[in-house]
Amino acid sequence: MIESDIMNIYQKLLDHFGKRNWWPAETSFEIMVGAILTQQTTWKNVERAINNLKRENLMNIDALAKADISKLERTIRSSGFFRQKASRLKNIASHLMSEYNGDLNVFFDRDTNEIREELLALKGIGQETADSILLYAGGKPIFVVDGYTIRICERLGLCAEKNYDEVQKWFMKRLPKAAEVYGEMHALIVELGKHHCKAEPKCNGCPLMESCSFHSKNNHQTELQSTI
DNA sequence: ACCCAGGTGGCCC
DNA sequence: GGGCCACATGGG
Repeated sequence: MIESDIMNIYQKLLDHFGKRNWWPAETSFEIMVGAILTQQTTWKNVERAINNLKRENLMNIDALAKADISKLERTIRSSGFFRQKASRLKNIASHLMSEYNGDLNVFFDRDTNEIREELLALKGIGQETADSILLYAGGKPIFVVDGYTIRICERLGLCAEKNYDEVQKWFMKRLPKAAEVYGEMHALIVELGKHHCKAEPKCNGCPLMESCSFHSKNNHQTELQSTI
């Protein structure tokens, strides 16, 4: 781990992958829905579910709050854990309807931490999902930590702590405090993770190969260099 | 036939 | 606070 300067890493990832421009969606509510659907699920499967919801005219707060649960389950089936996710989505939509009359501008126009606590109190919204919603749907400057982030921290020797809060603080202390940067960084980390930082590392072409501990520590036997 | 994905909640200690 | 398990589809 030679290059541990975070902005250096950020720039390398940006050069390699290009701007990600996350989160892809037509509305902020679609981002909230996607954040639930993508839990422990590939985006490909989520896209199918999102398209189904749009086709069934369920991609809006009011309709989702009223949706028939069986129909909702069938509609999002491809995203996995569909029974849990259906009831949680419906519950979240109902909450937004009853408390904010379905107006997300009102919902987001408050202190970030207050919104975060409220999100965390809803079933199906944990820390990562709450922060994804705050950042990408609400435009709040808060850094999203996911499984890849923790793993990358280990392999690059960045943040020593492994719990969510500490890793989040680590990044927020070092990155410019801007939603734009936080969003791009998280998206780049996910991109890096998908290609090079799975449990079983795939080294070829990793833009951060030089910095990765797998490289220096021969956790790899092959002659191939490792990666992150 | 495995293993895993842009996690979460419930339970246990 | 951490460790383990169920939750479920679809792709490699």
